[in-house]
Amino acid sequence: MAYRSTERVKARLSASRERIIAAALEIMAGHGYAGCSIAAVAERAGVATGSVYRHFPTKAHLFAEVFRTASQREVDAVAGAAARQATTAAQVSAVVETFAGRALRSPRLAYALLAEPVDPAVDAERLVFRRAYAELLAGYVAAGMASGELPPQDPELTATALVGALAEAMVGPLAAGVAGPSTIPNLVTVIHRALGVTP
Amino acid sequence: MAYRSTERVKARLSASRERIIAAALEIMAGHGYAGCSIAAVAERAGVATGSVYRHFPTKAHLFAEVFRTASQREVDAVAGAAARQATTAAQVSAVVETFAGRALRSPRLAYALLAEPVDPAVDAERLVFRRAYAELLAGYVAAGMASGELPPQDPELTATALVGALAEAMVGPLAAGVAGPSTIPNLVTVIHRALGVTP
DNA sequence: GCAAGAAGTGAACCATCATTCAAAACTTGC
DNA sequence: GCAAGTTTTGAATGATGGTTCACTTCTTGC
Repeated sequence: MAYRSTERVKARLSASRERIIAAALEIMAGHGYAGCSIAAVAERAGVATGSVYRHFPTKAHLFAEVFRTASQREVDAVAGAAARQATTAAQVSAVVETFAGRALRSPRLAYALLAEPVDPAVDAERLVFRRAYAELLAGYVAAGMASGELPPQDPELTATALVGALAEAMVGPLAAGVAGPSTIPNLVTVIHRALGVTP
Repeated sequence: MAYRSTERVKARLSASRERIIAAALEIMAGHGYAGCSIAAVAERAGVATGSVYRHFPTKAHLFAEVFRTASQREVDAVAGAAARQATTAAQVSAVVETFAGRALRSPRLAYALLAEPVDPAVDAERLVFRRAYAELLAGYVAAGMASGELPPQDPELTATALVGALAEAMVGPLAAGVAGPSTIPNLVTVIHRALGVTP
């Protein structure tokens, strides 16, 4: 037994893995999923194509993780912003503003995460992403109902519908390239009304 | 000049073209876009694979047309149902009920049209489909504002958001396979609130 | 019936990449 | 330095399925 991987090597492996994920994310944010061949990712990460397969069994696995990483970052940002608010109305405003603001600031990435055609196995990860938002929102809706701030409703359904509304409202502008300054406030208003926030 | 295509031949060509589109649609409704190879479509239409290319330059062109056909049918059904109503509230109810009812009755097709991963060129057609719904809704929203039935708002944005809400609310049930009997009425309620329909 | 042209055929072709793998380079403990 | 094992490499492989094309079959006008 003359060799046994040591901490230093493990750290390098792990760093390599991270670089691959980062490279994939960068290419996705720059050229969309379409531009993400394994060869391109490997080159950007500074490794050989074959090395990618030491870390991920298939391309789908790699991109599932890329999606998961990027999505988690988004959800965390939104959840963090919402958590700082006290009322349901303010929490929902924070969700919408954070979600939309970030999407408009990184349109290419947002498009890739929300709507770009991807491998079916990766698409599944997108559902998880959307569900995470829905569950975040559903929590606030349920709390709002409990406190009497919102009328009785099915929190899951409302939350799902709102996630769809948010995503769709972003994809349009992202494709068209422009969103007026009133887009976000108007969206907040619509969504407040949908929830039944008393004005 | 010994040959010049005649009416009879033109009719046969056209019939062939229609059969190809119909076959593609049937396979899509049965097995999703994933199961739609040109070979499978050709076989179902009763022609050779090469013949498909007499009618469509590429697979993407064929399926763009398939999507267009199917989408138009959906939009027409929804528009027809809404047109029979007098108030904005009733028109919007008709849109939601017709859209959702049809989707739940043909879940596989609905999933393919709404959310299944497809070729990017075909995906573009999906945007047209969604935009058609959005424009239909925007018209009713604008009319409702004009009549005072709805509060002031950006009809385009509201309509876009509602299309997203509808689609998202359908994709979950379509994937899971079930939608409770209260899904549609609840969805109508949420959307009425979003629009600001006075109860 | 025949020539000219159009439509139909389907097996072969080919481009694209994800994936593999044999060899090379590197690590480790002694 | 060496043996044993691990990681890296990147060109070759291979699967998929859209697309082509040389050939056959059909249609038309005379």
